[in-house]
Amino acid sequence: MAETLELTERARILMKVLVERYIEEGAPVGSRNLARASGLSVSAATIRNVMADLEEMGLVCSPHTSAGRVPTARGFRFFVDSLLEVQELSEQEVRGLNSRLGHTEEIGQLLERASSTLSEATQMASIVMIPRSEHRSISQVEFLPLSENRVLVILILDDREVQNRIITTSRNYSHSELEQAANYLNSLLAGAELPRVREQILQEMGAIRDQLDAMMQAVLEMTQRAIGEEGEDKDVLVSGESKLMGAGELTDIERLRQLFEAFEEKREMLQLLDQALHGQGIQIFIGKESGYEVFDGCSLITSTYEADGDVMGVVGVIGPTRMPYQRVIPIVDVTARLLAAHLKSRG
Amino acid sequence: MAETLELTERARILMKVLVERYIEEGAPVGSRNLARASGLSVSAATIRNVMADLEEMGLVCSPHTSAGRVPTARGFRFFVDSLLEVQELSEQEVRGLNSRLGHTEEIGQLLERASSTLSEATQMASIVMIPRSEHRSISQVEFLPLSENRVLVILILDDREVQNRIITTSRNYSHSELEQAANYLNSLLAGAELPRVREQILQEMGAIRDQLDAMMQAVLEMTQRAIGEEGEDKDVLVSGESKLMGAGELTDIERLRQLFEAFEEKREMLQLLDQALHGQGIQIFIGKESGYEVFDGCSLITSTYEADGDVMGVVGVIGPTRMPYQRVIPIVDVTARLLAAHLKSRG
DNA sequence: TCTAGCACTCTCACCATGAGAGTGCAAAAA
DNA sequence: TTTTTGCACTCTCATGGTGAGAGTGCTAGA
Repeated sequence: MAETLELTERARILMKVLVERYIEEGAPVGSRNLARASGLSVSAATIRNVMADLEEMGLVCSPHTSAGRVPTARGFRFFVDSLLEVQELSEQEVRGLNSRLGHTEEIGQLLERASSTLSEATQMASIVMIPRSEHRSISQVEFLPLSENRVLVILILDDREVQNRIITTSRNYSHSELEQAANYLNSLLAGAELPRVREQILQEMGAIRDQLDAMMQAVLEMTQRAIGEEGEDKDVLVSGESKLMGAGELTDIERLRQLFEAFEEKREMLQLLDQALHGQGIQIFIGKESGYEVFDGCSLITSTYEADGDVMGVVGVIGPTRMPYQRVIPIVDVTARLLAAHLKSRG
Repeated sequence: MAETLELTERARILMKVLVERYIEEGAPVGSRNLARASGLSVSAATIRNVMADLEEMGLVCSPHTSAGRVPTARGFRFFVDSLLEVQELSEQEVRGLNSRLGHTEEIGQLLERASSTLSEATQMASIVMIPRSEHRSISQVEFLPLSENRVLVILILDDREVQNRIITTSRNYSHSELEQAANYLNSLLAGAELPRVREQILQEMGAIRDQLDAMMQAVLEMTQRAIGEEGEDKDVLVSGESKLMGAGELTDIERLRQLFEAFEEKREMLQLLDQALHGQGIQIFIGKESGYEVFDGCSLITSTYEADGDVMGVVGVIGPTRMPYQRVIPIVDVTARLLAAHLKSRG
């Protein structure tokens, strides 16, 4: 992916300055301008020659004959891969981010904070993918009887996250019956990860069928249902969408509408974040590189975050391709690390 | 509020046709056009006279000297109050809405469905205010010990909705201690509504302080915390926002951005919905009537929904002021009723 | 009270025009 | 060979004029 292009040092410098200027100004930058800004003591004509080369390589283009040059998607890609110098955050900035994350027991709330922190700090939209169920382990199961054959199933995951679901059963179970069932399940499942739990429950259902224990059978079934029905649509948080409107080149209302639809649908987002999840660390998607038309004109900067050595999820921001990468990248990076630290310190 | 204006029958008809046409076409409608569309056998010149009257009353205005007339906010208000004839939904349509609501035990999910149903059916943004905590009663409290001085507090409200919160305590409590505490609390609180619960807990804390029962003290405190910390920001759902982009007159990107910010903030939304909540039944806010600048150019149609005779919350849609009221109003109305029916059938 | 006629106004699309910015190329300079 | 200078050329954008179209207000007449 990271292509190495043969470029003279001068061309590299010019390319770098050009992209930086374009990011700042948002307008095509011409040779005269570039000559002054680059600090090279060469004339505009020389620059024009270099620009012609860069154009041939597909790194820049001009919107029309007599405008300056604008980086192409490929140009941006080359820029972030080979030219970009990120600004490290000051300690104060890091502390600022950290304090916005705050302290909270609940993982959901923590991730929401991470999301709003990111969108505030970058002034762009942020996305947070919440930990994938596969990596979580069950630490406790409880049943509470409600009225009318309904039972509240409580799953405690990773000893910190709580999920509950109300299910309807075929008959009433007493408090003690349910307690007994819970004890049984807890001894069976303690510490196991969700995929293994599913498997184990299926096994157990087979075994118990022979013993004709209808009660246990029902309990297993309800646990299965509680685990299975997990809301898949709740896997990604988006916030600060409105900050994208009118930012950078995102000014066409119809395209914006499609982008926002994608946020609402979340399906495409999820697939994209899945790619990021497998890529480990910081990743940058520029424009349509991601494979989705709607993200044309946008860039996505993501970072995975981990807890106890395992990759748990992905955080990131999405903004116009013309975004201040050198600022945004470290913010995403640091936020992911801080998030990981928060997750760890409680585990 | 509902002002009665002295208008001739002819003026009423013309006003009605004008608004309807404007809603359809989105362009100022001229006297010639109106003469044909109204079905009245009068000339355009006569219509012009009537228009001049309507303009004087502030019901219509022309964007410039020689354009047709456009309804003002006040004109729309008059239209919906006195001229509008809503189309009843066909039975098939009602069934369609109902099936989209689906069946679900969880109230949160039901409300989400209501929200997406509304925005799908109207092709506008929908808002749903979830039941206010004040009207809910506690039916059960449970405590589960987790590791490291942390306790999971489970509140079951109205015997169907579940809230949980993890809190950290000063020492470890055993399972049986917590069970005892839960029993005590349950006998104390069963069926009481939240405000009374808060009050009662405070009383009890006073009484117990004398007995120096540190354990009970802590339990009360944690329950208090669990009830108190209730996420106020989770009180309103918005969906289908993207449908507003470019719809009707909502085409200015900066104004759209502010509108979307309001959706994200939710604070203003909440205040507005609070007004709707006290108004009972269907309510219509046109443009800035609501008192919020951001909603200029938008209309909000809301309906309260109830369960067992009590008003629980508000559902509604928000769209351009130029919206097909005769279709949208019954959709909101019916959806609110269906929602109420779902809530009741399970209570 | 309503209608017909008419002058008037305003928008919008269209075109031409000129300034400004930037290019590409060729010839001269380094 | 590389860089610079000079110059013709192109394209955008803002400006202003023009004419068609739509609609109005007003006045006089039915």
